[in-house]
Amino acid sequence: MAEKKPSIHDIAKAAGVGVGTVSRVLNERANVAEATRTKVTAVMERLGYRPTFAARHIRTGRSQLFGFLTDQVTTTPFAHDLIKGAQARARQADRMLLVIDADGDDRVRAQAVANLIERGVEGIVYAAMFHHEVHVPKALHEVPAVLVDSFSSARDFPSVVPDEVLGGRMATERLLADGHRRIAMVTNDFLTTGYPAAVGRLEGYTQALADAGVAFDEALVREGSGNADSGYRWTHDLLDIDDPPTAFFFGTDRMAMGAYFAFTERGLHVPDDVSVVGFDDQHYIADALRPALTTMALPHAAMGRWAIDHLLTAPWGDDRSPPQRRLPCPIVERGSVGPVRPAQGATPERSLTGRR
Amino acid sequence: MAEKKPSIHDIAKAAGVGVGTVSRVLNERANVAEATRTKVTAVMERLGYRPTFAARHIRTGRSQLFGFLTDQVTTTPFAHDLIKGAQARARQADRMLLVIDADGDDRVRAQAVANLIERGVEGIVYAAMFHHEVHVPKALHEVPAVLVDSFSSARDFPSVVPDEVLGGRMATERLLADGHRRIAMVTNDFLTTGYPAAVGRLEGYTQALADAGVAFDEALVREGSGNADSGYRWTHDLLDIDDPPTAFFFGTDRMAMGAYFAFTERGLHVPDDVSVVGFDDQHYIADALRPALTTMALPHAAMGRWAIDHLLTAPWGDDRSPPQRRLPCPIVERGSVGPVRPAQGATPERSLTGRR
DNA sequence: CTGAAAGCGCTTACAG
DNA sequence: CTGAAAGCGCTTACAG
Repeated sequence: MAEKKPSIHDIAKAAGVGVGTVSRVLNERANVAEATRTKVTAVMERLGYRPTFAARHIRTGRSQLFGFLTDQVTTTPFAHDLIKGAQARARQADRMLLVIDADGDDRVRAQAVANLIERGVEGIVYAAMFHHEVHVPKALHEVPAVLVDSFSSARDFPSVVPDEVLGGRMATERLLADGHRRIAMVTNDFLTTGYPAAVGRLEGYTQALADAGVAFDEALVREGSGNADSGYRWTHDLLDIDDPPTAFFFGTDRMAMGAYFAFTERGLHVPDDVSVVGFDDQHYIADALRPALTTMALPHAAMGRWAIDHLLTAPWGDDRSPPQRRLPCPIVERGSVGPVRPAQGATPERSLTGRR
Repeated sequence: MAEKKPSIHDIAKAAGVGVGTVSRVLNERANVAEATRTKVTAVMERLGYRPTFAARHIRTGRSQLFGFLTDQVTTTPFAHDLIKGAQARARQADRMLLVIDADGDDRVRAQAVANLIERGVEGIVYAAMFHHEVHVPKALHEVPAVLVDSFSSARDFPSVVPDEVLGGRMATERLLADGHRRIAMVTNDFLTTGYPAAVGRLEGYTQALADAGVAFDEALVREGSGNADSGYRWTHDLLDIDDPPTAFFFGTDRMAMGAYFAFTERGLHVPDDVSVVGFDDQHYIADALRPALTTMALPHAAMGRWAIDHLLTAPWGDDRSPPQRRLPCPIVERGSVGPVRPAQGATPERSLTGRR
């Protein structure tokens, strides 16, 4: 640890120039003689000079800092992808991220926003951990802000969310493409929650069916709760109906995981006997399943990137209708979807015996 | 967005006092008359005053900022717990975290450290995403730094890691406590990697057995790769040996998950027929399994907290042996461990029939 | 208890 | 192309 960080003055003195000149080479301005630049650069190197951003900030009024605020109670495996995406984009623009985890009540969140503003952030990304409507602290209006994986009822903030409907549609189309017509859908949450992920994915499923000319059959639809247990139970239930599904679309990978256990119990093999598409791309689950699960990826990194990207264009003036952006959920092909079999249902002769 | 942020001068003028006085009330110094304090506070409130940290930083030399550097190639579900723990502790001390994700080569990491220093951070936590030895950028020596979930070969940085040996021991003891004597262990990685998580957990297993007076039987030990497939295969393999295990200790939850599939195929029920303890507490997996998995939690939040806590005590002077701290991995009891059964092996009459 | 002044490390017109 | 000076928003002795 150096005795004392050299300042621009130390460099100026050592190089025999004025501080303004040092500042100019620091900022790579054109109007500096090549010889001077070389000399100053050499001195900076020799003295181990590093600029102090705080001074720059105070002088120019620009902190080159963005705030990243997370409001969540539970840990999700997605949080870090969001931060990674945002951080990567920020770095490209020489910005850095002040990250603050404000789980807790409104007071905590308001305080967090205030802290961020005191730190001089030039924008705040307010990130939810699942797609839902949020009530943001008032102070968020004092600085450019964008909502991620969330939106405000007044739509008074730019917002970026996954395109749930498109995701549901693509998942279903993937199954249709392989000839499936009896496709079950288990929503990732109760529809009464109104959550876009639950309502939207089902809507996409319905649209895809309609486009393909396949009649919607409510006997194939179940309201799940998102967890593995729910997937397990509904799978057994759906397998017991007349003309059972040959394919399943689950609103979460966790439910698909529960389904795999049900299939295993019944000796049904994926994808030979039954095809499955999940949602979320929780790769620790999707990759761990046998066969690995084909699923729809949530665009976390992309949302993080978009948020910073949009912040970079601030200030936006008094635009009364901030963009409400939906990003597609790309399909991640693994091994759980195959062509529909002419003969349907369980195949007893292959089940329960021996190992895979 | 306000026209222009009021400064300490605006407050001083509006309150009819000097800027020094405003500064004093801002910093809650004792030597301010109550009346003055009230007056100034009122004006600050009225004008919506917010201090500018950058100015404070430049004047006092203290940024109240820590850097949080992550080096990782792959996403892990743990990253965010680390950040959360660190951030929570930082907030208690009125510090904030500059988070930067420096996956990539050494140059990227060195640049990241330099950027953090330019921002004036008073310390850096360098966090790996799994327990291993790291080679840190030289510049890290310029500022107080602590290594998380990692260590340097020279042990020249404070370091905090999970106590793998103790974790392995506790997991095994949990199984011993329920009467199990034939306990299989599948390591979470190949021992040739030398990774503490692989070597240490096995060591803990060995110790626990020795303490309990149970002879170590190498027929019960397998080198796994950590993923579900590995757990699935070794489970079938171990179940086929003479005098098969009644309990399994897996070095990862993912392997335990693979094992559950093997058990299901064989009609073995957890924990009635076989007991299981995992490692990592990946709760999206551990909670999703039926029954939910008893496992050892990695102390991510605690490591993050410890790191900031230690940074708060810097500078440390020229201490030649920085602390190398090991934190315990608490057991998370769910439902996968039960008493050993007198009669061992599969119970055909209960297997493969009906649903759970 | 309080005001005026200096100064932290920069950047930015302003002259030359 | 370059130097001297002012000033960003604070804090901190120094006088009183």
